[in-house]
Amino acid sequence: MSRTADPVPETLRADAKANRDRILEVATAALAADPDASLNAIAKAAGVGAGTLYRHFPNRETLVLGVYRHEIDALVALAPRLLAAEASPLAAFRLWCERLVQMGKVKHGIVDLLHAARSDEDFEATYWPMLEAVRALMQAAEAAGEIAPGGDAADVLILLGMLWRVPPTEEGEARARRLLALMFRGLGAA
Amino acid sequence: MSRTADPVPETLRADAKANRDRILEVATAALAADPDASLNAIAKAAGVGAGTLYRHFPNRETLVLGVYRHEIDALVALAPRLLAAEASPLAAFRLWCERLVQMGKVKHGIVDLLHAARSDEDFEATYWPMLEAVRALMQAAEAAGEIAPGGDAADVLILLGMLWRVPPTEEGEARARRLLALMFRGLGAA
DNA sequence: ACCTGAACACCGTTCAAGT
DNA sequence: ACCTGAACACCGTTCAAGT
Repeated sequence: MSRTADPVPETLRADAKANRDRILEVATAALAADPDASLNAIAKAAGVGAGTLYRHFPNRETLVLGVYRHEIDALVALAPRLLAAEASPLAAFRLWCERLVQMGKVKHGIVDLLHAARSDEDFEATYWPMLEAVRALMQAAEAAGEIAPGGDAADVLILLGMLWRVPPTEEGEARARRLLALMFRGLGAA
Repeated sequence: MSRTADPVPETLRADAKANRDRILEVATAALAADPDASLNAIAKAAGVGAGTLYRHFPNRETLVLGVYRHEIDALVALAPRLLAAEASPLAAFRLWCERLVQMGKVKHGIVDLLHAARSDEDFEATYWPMLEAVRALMQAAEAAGEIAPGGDAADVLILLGMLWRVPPTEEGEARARRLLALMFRGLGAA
């Protein structure tokens, strides 16, 4: 039951779809440059009225979700592929975590999504698949006796979300590596 | 060399000091109720002009720092006392971390201070002593052979800061305990 | 010295009026 | 149906004018 609720309406009027796409395009660039970019500024840069932006994305979180949707989906899809391709489940697990951390290093926006347990609906819609991906990786590694049993996938996701906070400097990279290693040792990995 | 730079001017005109104290008092309550409370609102509640607040605390961070100064100082002072009183350095280290997490559970404001490596001056002034406290605890535990050598104090501080993000619900408490246990296992504790 | 509070440019959000 | 953009209440921050 991998319920990936799709917040994008099936049918959209042509102009509406064009607006939506342009907003996302502009927002991607704007949020990458400044995670706190104002919604009004994004609307203006996209050449639409403020109301139009709010029609498509009722709040900031929804917009951020829209922007990173593709990347998140790709990450979720990567988990089973790594499990199939890598030599061991633990190797797959490690690789997946590194990918996630790298991704977050560039895009600062998703961090907050991983942090709090918001009960928002379309938050759940992206959080769920991520959680399932981690769960699959952990269960495989656990079954192979490579990590200790009883680990919690949500805990891991919180730890990974935190790694996105480290700055993309050389020192930050080293810190991320150390913390990732600490996490795996904490999970009982060899 | 425990340089605890004191941002509070030595001598202050009586009315200025009274204002400063009342701002801090009001801010403590306001920020506890809502971590995003507006500075204008705090100034008004304290019965001072907006400019007065900005004179004493030029930005939000400085105000937050001022509010939690006492608690942070107490925490820093607690480390050597625990090391002296507890049966083992590791026990002291664990207790100190639990105290810090509990403290953060109530006051959401300090979280961000622990997260990024800002080069702000009065940020350093509070960050440094905290780092030293953790370092002392870790070195003692390391010398006693209770944790693996080579652990990084800043890493630990980041992990602890993250624990403040978990909600103060029953589920959150359980998660904080699990993550703390994971951290100590990751550090090589028995 | 220190304080006040109006003023500035901006924010998120809404909603009548248009097509 | 969808869009526009003026309007609202608010934000952080500044600064002339007061004591």
